[in-house]
Amino acid sequence: MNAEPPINVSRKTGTSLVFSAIRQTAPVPRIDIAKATGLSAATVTSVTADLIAKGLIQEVRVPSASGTMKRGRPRIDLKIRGDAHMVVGMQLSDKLSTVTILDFDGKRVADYSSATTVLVRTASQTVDFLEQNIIAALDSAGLALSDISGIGLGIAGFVDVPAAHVHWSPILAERDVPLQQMLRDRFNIPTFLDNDVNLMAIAEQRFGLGRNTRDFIVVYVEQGVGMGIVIDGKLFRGMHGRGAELGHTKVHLDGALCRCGQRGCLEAYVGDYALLREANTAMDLVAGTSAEHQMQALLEAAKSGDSMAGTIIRRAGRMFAIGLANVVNIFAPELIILSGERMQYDFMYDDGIIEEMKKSIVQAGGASTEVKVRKWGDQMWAMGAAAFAIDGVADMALTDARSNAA
Amino acid sequence: MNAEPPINVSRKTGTSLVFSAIRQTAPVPRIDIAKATGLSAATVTSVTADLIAKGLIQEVRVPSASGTMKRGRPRIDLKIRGDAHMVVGMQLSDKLSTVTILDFDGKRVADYSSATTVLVRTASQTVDFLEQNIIAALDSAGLALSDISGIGLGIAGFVDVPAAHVHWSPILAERDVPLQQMLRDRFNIPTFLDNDVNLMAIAEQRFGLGRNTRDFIVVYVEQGVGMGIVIDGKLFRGMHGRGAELGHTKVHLDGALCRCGQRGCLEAYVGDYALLREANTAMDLVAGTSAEHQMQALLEAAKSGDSMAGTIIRRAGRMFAIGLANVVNIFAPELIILSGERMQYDFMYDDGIIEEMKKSIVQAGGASTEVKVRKWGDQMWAMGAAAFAIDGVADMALTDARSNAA
DNA sequence: CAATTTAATTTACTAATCAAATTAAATATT
DNA sequence: AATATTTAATTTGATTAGTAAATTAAATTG
Repeated sequence: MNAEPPINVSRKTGTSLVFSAIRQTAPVPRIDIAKATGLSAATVTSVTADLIAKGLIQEVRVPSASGTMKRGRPRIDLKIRGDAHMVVGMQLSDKLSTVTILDFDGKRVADYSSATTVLVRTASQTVDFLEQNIIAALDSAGLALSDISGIGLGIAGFVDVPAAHVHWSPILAERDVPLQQMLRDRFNIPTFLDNDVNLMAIAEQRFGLGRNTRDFIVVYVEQGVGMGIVIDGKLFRGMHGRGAELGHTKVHLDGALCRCGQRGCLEAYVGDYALLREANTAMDLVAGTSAEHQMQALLEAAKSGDSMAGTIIRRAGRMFAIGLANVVNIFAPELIILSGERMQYDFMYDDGIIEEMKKSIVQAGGASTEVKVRKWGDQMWAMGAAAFAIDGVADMALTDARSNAA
Repeated sequence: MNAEPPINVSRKTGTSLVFSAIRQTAPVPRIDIAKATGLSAATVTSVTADLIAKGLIQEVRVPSASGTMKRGRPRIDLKIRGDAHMVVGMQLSDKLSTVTILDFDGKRVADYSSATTVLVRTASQTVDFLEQNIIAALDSAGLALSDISGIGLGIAGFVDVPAAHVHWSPILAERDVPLQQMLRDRFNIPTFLDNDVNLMAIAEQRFGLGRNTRDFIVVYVEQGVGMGIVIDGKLFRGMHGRGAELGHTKVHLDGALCRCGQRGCLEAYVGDYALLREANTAMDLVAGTSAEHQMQALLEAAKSGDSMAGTIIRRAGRMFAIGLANVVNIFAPELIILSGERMQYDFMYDDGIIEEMKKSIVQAGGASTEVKVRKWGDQMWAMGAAAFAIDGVADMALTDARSNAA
């Protein structure tokens, strides 16, 4: 009952409204910004003048296509000024480290990725490894660390974003690692850390299939099943970043054993290891090769009509449909984005599965949840991390802009 | 790409920040409002003076208990002025119609409830029936319709709140009924309509176990299994009010048949009809009596040690634990509130079930979701509807207050 | 080349908000 | 009892964000 710690200042200033309107809909003329934000044209003029002066946005010197007005003064589109800042986005898994460098407008400046075979690193080894990769990425583009305004990092596991540390990650030796601060200390650059699937959702929101959608969910299937939840345009993470564990929701009482030790988890039916476990029981895959190779063999076998492989894949598909239906029944989002390496195999996430899912959701007529598939591109991981960094840098730039109103 | 319809003006004015701070934490002195909202003390003084002049809040003439300062000028608490407005809250089910009248500060002024045996009514019959009940409630308190500033109504089914109509309800003969507008037309009083479990969540948020909790979920079990989701202090409804269908999430592939026609739905294991279906297969309940009586007989039998009844209840409990665990795995809310008539029977939602649930959630250490039980009180339904009406009336009062700044 | 149309800007004003100084109302100290 | 101290609330004087209305800009139409 005393000393309330958190301050509840959600008062939006016109400047940030305008800036985020431009980020969402650029290129966009001033008049449309006024309509979208509810601000007057006069305010938009003065705020945009300010943002231009600060170098954060710029006019597009090509007649605006929007509105297709025949007469009258032409609209001048505005967009984020890419040159304003550059950010690094990174994702680290037990197989791959990907780094991407984006400008403030989200344009790709450089990419770098390196394979790794190390499964687990200590926090400080991780920082070292990330540093090597950042340096390599910068070098490849002829850039220096001083050119970078922010670093975003996505990592698998439980990340407590407000507390800015990693509770637990499969690729970290320790628990409760203040990784964000460690990176800030190393590079002396603002750093932003989140769970990798959350950042995937941000990538879809900013650059991908989730543009212009306020409520959507990204479901990512590979070794496990992850989920990123965007509600009201904002990422929902749950308490201490422990929500969105779709892979461990139960779809069968006392069902298949999951690597988490529990039974009936969705990922115990659809995760890579679950499929391989079945395949290795009843089929003769190329034993001894890597899990990825075996997965590929299984999927190819199913594709070419092998009936045992078909059975395995089909049951996984049905279970996946149930998991998706549960998501739809709970969230009724406008959109679900399916993502993960396996999405390359059309036949696995095809209309059959969508149909099966539709049979498992509450029927209420009217508009229904749309399902889109992200055919895989590894770079989305790092793109999400970079987008997150852009968000953070933008916030800082706007706050600064307000505090030192020259 | 033209004529964006929705305007995105979420700019919060100081007045509404202060007002909602008072609603959340009243009684509260000005200095704490300043801290909570981030506004300066000067602004709080002028804004509260305005609200007092408009009759929406008042000073509490008892020395504030908060802070327990030994010296200095004493704090003067502020609270919502109950006399400012009165609202009606109603819930309608196939058994009961409950009406409650609250003042602006949430104080109970009158209650009325009437049993009904009519399962389905047309929209206009429904409006007539509601009118009778409102009039009866008003009469019992010596009030007139003209004393009422808002009406809230909760109804089972799919309610599209932005579109202000009922897509489908088990107690309405038609589909897509603009019930809110029909009530407004009848009474000429601002009316607010939502799904009943959503309003239950609002009741818990305003008056109950969810005060001071930004993210929590209400799970309601009776005939079916309903859910109300509060995220970031706001009700989450899903697209067209079709989310939160916990009862029809699947917990077993090809499982028990649900009355929705699908298999493996949670409510096909824990809903009243699911339990009775089993009980009537293997036990000798007092046949021919009402479902409620049979349920009570079943629960009493289990309580007094009947082993068959125990088996039935125990399996339902395990399934319920899985359903709850799925909610925790997806949302990781601070709090889950269990609600419904059955909660009277402690033994049914006891530590055993909570334990079972904890065994089914992802273990990540640290603070975990708290589970609280709402021992039943029918009036919560109507309280939620009334709270929703208070929200609506408050919004209107603040908007008016701003537009006619005398 | 006027008349028209739409976008953007300028101007003059209003309302919201704040920092700093002041006043109010209590307790503590002497 | 008088004075100092402490904390809350208010007043004062300024700044800033925002607006409506008038004006200017840049195009098309006839």
